Amino acid sequence: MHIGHLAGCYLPADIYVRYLRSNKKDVAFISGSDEHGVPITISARKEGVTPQQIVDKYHKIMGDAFKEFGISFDVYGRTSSKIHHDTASDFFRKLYNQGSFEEKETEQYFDEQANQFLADRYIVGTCPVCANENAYGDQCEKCGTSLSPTDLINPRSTLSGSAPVKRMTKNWFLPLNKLQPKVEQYLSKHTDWKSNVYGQCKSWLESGDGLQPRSMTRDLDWGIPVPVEGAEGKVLYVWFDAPIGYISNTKELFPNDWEKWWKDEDTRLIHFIGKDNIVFHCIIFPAMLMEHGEFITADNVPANEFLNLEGDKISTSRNWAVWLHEYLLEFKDKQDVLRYTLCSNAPETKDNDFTWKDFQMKNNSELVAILGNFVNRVLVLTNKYFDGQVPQATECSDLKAFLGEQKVKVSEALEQFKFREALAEVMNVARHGNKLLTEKEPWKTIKDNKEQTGITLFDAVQIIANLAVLCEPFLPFTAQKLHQMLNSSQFNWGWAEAGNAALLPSGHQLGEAQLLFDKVEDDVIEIQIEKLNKTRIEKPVVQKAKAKETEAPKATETKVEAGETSLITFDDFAKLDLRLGTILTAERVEKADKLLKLTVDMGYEVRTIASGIAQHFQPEELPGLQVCVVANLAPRKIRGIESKGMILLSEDKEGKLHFISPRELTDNGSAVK
RNA sequence: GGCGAGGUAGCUCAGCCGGUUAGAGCGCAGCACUCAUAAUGCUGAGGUCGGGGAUUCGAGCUCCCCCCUCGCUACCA
Repeated sequence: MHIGHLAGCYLPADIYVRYLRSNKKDVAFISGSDEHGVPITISARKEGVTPQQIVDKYHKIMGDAFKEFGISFDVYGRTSSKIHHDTASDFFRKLYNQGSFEEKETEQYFDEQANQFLADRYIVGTCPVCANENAYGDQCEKCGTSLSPTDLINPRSTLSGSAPVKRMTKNWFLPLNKLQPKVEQYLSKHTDWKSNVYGQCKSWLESGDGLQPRSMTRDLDWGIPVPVEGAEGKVLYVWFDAPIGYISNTKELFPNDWEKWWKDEDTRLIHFIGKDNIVFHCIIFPAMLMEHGEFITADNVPANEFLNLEGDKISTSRNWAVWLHEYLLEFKDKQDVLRYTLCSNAPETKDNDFTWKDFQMKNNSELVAILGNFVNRVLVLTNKYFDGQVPQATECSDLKAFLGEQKVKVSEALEQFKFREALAEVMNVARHGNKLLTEKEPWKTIKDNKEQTGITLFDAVQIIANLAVLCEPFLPFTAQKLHQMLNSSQFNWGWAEAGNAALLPSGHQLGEAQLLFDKVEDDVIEIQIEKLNKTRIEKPVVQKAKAKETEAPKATETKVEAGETSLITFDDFAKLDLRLGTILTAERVEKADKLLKLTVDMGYEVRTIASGIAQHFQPEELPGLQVCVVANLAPRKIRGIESKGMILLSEDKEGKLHFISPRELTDNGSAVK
């Protein structure tokens, strides 16, 4: 769990829920651990424990971190629970029985020694780009290149070390192509969704051939067994079972009346997620729910974009992250500072950057200087002049109007999921307080007009009382401190009380003053930056790295070829017909970034070859070059071009390509042996 | 290449159906104040709104072309 997770979904969700609770709305805040991802089984193997032990450990760690940061789930369940297994199985069975699925056979990599199918992550081999010998089937961790298992040189199974072979297997697919009209209709009712979310969905629906059938089962041994006959050794696709977890966890929370949360048209279901989950929450899960028929679908999915860290993508595997459990140790009792920073800089409309310098700035010049300082000024003055009692005065109508306006602004922003704006309006209340003090100068009026001083401080105290209510969704720990300082916990104020400029009665004894926030000094920030720089040196952060770090495994429907053994016989080699040829012409291929269409003089004929080198060479520089060609490669149609043969090139460490050419020009068509 | 989301002051972002001198917070500069964690308040400097063209009486906002960032996707035999 790192700051990206918090900023992306848990924090906004918590703020929204706390706001609703403060408004006395009937709300349930449901979440849980998704425990069936393939990475879990890999960690388990690495550590020599069972997947269950791994998820037990992380479920506890994550649950604790959430609690520490004040993420106020009503239930934090887990997908390894019995209730979830039952719920997800029932869900699958219903779809299965009513014929919602299509049965399909596909080829998957299989480990004959371990006797099981392999997820991409279970296949390692040599990276074709950087020669790292331990690249995974979905990504090379060293250079960041995104791969598919077939890209690997000498692929081998991490289970047994043997070379995997392809094998046919049966799985059940959700025909999303057929459900597309339903999904489109669903989306058409929600054109008010955030543009990044709505646009993303349209992109899925409209690009290419639209939605494709997706397998809802996998050949793995960790997960929920597929509850139908003939499905031994198969489990539910983690993205099938994970969202059903929301239902399971609701059942866990409300064993008796969970249904009203999922089957009542008046219930508003809202998913708070990161942008990597949009397709699952806005398309696949709704499709599943509609196909099932008994459940409501999400009313809104205010997904956030990504949070970067000091200019680079957050990466778990590269340890480029600020971990919540470490933050808690190094910034003790500063949960609200992080909540504030992440909320005021949340990636609401586009990817955003978290920097420690920013964190320090927000703490020092906003939380300390504006909010903390205002509260402290008022408490100090009231203690000094009025023995810590709320002075005699009546409600100020101007102040009441102002507080009322602010309350509306905060409320409206929150209801539109504009958390940054909402928080800024809360801070404006504190700013107003500072202005009040500066203008009324109670430290001056006390000399000859104690009554006026009392009026000023009465108003100032009421502002703090309002702040205690308004900041609670964002800064719950601060709100609690404010209540201690105001000695106001017993009043149990909710949102309804905000906007009242006479919340605390004259004569009310305030509690003890304490500082809300401390300054964060430069050296503290430097330590954090230093810490990150160290990981940058140890594990360089690759700029172009494609972070494939979603919990769920990548879809493994991709057709895969048989793995090769590392040694070949001379006969194998002799099958190759390698020849020299001279490039005559070269031109770009329309609508393809990487392709060049070449004509090559082979001596005995001129042939057309398509080659994926457009990003390395300009077409003009190629004619006249003599190159090595695999002449007897089966022809293949690429982007409408009949390609006959393949040009050989070497690729260096930087990924740069070099032609394999003879030292002296030779006859075209000469054999290479 | 296709689709989607962005590109607005040093930084982080607002800017509704196009309407007069483009806004906020932070940072920066100056002034004021001293109750306060040298905190606060006021004032100010700072932008040819990614570039070019078009429509319009008028465009940050509409249309076309191009560039850059992010995501998905196609292409690599």
